[in-house]
Amino acid sequence: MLFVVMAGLRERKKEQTRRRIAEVALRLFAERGFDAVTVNEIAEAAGVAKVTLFSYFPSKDCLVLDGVKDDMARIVAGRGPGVTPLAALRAHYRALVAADTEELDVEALMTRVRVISASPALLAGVQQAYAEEREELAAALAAARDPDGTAQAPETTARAPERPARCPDLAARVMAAQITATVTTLQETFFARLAAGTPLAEAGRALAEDVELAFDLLEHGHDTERGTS
Amino acid sequence: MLFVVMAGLRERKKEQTRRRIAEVALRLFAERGFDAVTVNEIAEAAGVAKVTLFSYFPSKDCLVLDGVKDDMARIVAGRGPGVTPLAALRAHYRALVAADTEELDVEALMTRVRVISASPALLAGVQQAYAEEREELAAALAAARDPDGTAQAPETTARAPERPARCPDLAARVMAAQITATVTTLQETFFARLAAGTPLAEAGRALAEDVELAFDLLEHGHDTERGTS
DNA sequence: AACAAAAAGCATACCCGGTTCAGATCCGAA
DNA sequence: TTCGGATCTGAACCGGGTATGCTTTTTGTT
Repeated sequence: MLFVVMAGLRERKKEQTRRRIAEVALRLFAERGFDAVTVNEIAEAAGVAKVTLFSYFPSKDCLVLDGVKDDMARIVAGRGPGVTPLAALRAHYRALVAADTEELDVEALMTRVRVISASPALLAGVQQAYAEEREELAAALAAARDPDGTAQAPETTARAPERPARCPDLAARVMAAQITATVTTLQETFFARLAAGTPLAEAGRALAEDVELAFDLLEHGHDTERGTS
Repeated sequence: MLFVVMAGLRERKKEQTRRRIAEVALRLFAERGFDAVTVNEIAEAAGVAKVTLFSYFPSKDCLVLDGVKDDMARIVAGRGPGVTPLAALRAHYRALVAADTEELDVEALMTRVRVISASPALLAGVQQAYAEEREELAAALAAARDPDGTAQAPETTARAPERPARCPDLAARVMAAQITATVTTLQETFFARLAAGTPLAEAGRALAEDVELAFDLLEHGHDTERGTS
């Protein structure tokens, strides 16, 4: 009963098998397209049974869309004192854009981007991931403006029938929706540029500009924007 | 070759069959849940073959999610001169909220809302519809600030290498994303209230408030919002 | 070293949404 | 009445995903 970190031969093999499945799948998808490859083929090519594959990945989508969600909720929850959620997010994405891209496996990333953007099913899956992230962010924002859940103390405000249970904080949900919509649009634009052949460095530079533009829109609103004519 | 509206016995039967299928499906879903009803059952209960059902509705989802998308792009495209897209949308939703709800089949609507909000699959479908609408709105917004495609006239601004080929108009896409995110959040909140048992009139009143709050956030940004502490 | 429990993998059969295909049926016009 | 095209239909099929019951491997213990 030792509390060693225990690389455990078992868990190492699991990790390794998982990686092998994902790599094989990505290669096949890149060759022939997501919809033209069956999970049976993937399982066979990875030397594993179909049921085993599904024990590693809950669905075919997840073979590709495994780590697409970045965790905005955590960034909001873990921000410093006195800094607004929006400022924390802006700082985070600024830093992310400025980070060195040397350590990334750019080739694999681009392959993933190409595979995803070529498949309606996967694009739908991405939208789904975005929606999930939006809900998490909404919860984090609600918690941010309500430090310790006053939600379970309705007696103190029971005498306020004019504001009947402001549901789960509409303002927080709208903010979350606008923020995730903005960030995901930035991501999509960035990946679209990459998929279209723009070199990474240039796409990164463009992204840096876009981050500022997008967060300015979030902070200051659209009232300075011209419609037309 | 008459251009009469042509009630045509045939087309009438088609319409009628379509309605019957949708009604039967909704009833079964309401009774036992979306996932617990198979399309075979629906087809049998509606007195029709499975393949016929799929000739009317392209997927099981569509039996419920048929007219969920309202057409923001059309509202933007058809707005009066001198009015911004955002103002047009705000006016539209104000009017929609203020409209009399007498003519609606409230009972059927509520059933639909309950069925949808009880099924993850259908909720995902709703997200998908939102995503589609967002893309349409993005195109409409881009067209709005670029009345007749100036895309093929870069000569006038050719001396501005600092802004290289602003891709497919990022600002329009961010605006579209923020606007659809806002409106869909309003819809979700409204339906959540209804599903939770709030009477229609009261939910309508709350929605009217929410519309103003949400569009204010869109117009003026989040910079006046407090984070916490 | 031997062993039993737990964990992982496997083959198979099954369910369900969705499609394909070759007819059967029905409507509407000539 | 008859013909052509649209519509409907049963039945087989495909692919993603699950349930079941069994073998193999890892691991901690005696």
